[in-house]
Amino acid sequence: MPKQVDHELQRQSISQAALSVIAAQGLEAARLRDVAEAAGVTTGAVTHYFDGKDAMLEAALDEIVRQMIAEMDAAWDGPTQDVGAFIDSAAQFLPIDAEGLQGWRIWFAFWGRAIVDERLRAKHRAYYATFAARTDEALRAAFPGLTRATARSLADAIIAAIDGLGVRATLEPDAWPPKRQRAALRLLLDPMLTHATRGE
Amino acid sequence: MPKQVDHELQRQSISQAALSVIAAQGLEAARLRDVAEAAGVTTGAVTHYFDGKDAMLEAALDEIVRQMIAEMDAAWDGPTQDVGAFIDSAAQFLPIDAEGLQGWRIWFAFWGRAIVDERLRAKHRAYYATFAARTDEALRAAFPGLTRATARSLADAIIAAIDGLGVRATLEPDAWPPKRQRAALRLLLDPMLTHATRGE
Amino acid sequence: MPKQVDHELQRQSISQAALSVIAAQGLEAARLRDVAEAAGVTTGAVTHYFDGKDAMLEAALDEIVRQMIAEMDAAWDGPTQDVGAFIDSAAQFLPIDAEGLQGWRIWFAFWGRAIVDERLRAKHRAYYATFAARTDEALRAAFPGLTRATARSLADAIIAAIDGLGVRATLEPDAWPPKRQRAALRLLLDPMLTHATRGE
Amino acid sequence: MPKQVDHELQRQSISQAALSVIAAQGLEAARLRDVAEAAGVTTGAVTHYFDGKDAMLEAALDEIVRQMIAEMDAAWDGPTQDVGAFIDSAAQFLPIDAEGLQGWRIWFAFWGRAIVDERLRAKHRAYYATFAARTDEALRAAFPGLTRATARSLADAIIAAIDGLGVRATLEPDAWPPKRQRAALRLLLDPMLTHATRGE
DNA sequence: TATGAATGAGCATTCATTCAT
DNA sequence: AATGAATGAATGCTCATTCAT
Repeated sequence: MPKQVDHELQRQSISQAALSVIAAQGLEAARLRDVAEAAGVTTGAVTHYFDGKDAMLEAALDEIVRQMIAEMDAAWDGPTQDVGAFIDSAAQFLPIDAEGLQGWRIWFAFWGRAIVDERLRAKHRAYYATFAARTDEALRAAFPGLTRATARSLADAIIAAIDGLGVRATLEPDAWPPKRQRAALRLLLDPMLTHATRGE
Repeated sequence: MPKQVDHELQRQSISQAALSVIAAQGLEAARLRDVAEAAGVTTGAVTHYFDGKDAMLEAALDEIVRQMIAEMDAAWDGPTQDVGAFIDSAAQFLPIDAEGLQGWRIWFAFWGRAIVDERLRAKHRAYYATFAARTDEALRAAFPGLTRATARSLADAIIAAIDGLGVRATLEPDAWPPKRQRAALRLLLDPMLTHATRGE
Repeated sequence: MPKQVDHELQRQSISQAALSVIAAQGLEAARLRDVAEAAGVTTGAVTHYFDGKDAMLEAALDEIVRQMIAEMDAAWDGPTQDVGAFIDSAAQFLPIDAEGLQGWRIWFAFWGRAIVDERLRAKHRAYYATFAARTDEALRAAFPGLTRATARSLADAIIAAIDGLGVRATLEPDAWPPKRQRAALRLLLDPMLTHATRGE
Repeated sequence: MPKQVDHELQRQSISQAALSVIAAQGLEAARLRDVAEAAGVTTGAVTHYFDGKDAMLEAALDEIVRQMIAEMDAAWDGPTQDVGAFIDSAAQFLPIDAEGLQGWRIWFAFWGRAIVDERLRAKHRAYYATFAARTDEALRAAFPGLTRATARSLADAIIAAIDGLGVRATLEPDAWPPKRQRAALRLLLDPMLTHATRGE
């Protein structure tokens, strides 16, 4: 009988290994061999589970997004009835700890490639749509008075604020400790959300 | 006497060619040959003016930043006595036209590499310091009542807002026409700046 | 299971191919492709077994020395109780046949590089130490009355005589047929050895 | 009027520069630019005076040989009526000082190339013929009783002894100080010359 | 006479991919 | 299912050579 192997588990294991390599060496320096070695398999095994390198990288991107969305769901789970609490929840998406920073580094690496890769760009579109939808839901849950249009615009703005600060904090991690990131996020979002929810 | 050649001009010409190639194909797909061809010279000439490919790419990054700072100086040059006008000026940094979008694509490509390249990271730090200083000056010129600390924090927040929206608009250019970008920027910055300058 | 390959055997096969190429074209004209072709593999296979070109060349040097030492052991194996027989044995190291000439040509090629390559120089030192030790042993076996110091000096002198004649015969193979080489070796070594062993 | 330049002087100056570069970096690492820089001119000037790189290297070889022959003439000039004095004169050709060592390093470098370069091999043949003739003359001047045939054979043997020790001392300069070189040369040549000149 | 900018063929090297086992 | 030996196309880089000035 052939060895019983859980295909999906192996794929996920290799994807995770790819993420480690990308975070450590960057996307273009990530060689198939490095990923295979990190996963404890050979290059042949990687090409066995993925249809080439690009497919493997896409799977790695899917994996990191899966993790990001899971974190997002957990973050929006808490009580966010007021503006301050809402912003505190949003701040969890910033690169405020080692794990978060690693996620951002990987996310970053894919941006550069998405510019010239239509498949990746499509994935990014889909992921941002998910992010926006989740944020929109959270907003309307926290501030029931918001109109659909306003909530949608606010969601985009919140995502932009997080991305913009994330960029800066990822490029200059030493100069942007969690405290500074949170303060900057509050400075941006507090007036906007306060103003938007004033009428309630 | 040999042919008289302006070294700096040739370097700039090749750097500019590199920028075109990077915008078109991405950073890692930019081959020395492509750049040479785009510049109308041979690969030998490129290595004659730059100490290898990495040095050439760095020069290209320097060039794009030089252009960005020049645009920035021009943008902040106009009258920005009120919040609305100030935001309109800031909106010029967004990828609202073809040229701007190309700049963002290039800027993007370097982010991914800066993560694992200390030299590039240092350059980014320096460039963000310049951006922040310029924005800070513009803020204090437009709103003299701002304290130094407030102006500095606001500058960081403004840069983050621009970066965050720029990321989104560069990844999804079709979904983010200039109008939507400007609206999102206003939504983020207007409450913040209005609140910060209220006391004046 | 992958194809079973004897690493060491493959390395030796490629090293041997490298030696052929070096003998035919010289050291600096020996391209990786030529070696690969001579070994019946591709350049990729060569870099698979050796860590670059220099490592391959070093392995080739090791291989030729291995062969030289094996020949040396065989040469000193015969009966060498008198000066004439001893010199006849030593003469076997001269480029007196096609195989020997090829070995000298290769040995030559590495001398020129050893001058500026510390690794190669170290290898040469080690090899000459081996040659000297082997010759020293053979001397004391043939002429038991020799003191250690005398035997060591004689060994150096014998090696120098062989090297000096080898140089000449390798550069001017047509003018130095085996007979002339042997005569010159005898002219040099016979008086020295006769004088050194006279007291016995 | 054009600048007056002594062609032959410039050629010699560049050849000398080439020798310095070869001694320092080896023959194959000697680039045209290095030689030009060492001579204080540009690459264009080098190709102006020599018909390409190989021609320049040949000129450098001619130059070193010219110097070697001049030294040889000076060495054989002294009184060499007895065997000891003759060997002392011969010892001057060994790499016993910095200048001599540099000459040997260069001489070495050309050996490796001469193997596969017919032009260089022809030059070597001619040079060795000159060396042999000079040594032959010196022998017959010092020991008038020698027959022509004997003197010629002894000259070859002497040259071989010098070459063999020169090889060793050039490859292992630290282990072969002048004293050791001279002792080895005496060990080889004294019995041979004493025996050959006994009948007088 | 001399410059040095520019060429472009040639090189080692890298690495995703293939496939016999 | 998994190995890893071998491939070979692609790339950056070197450097002798050319030539307009």
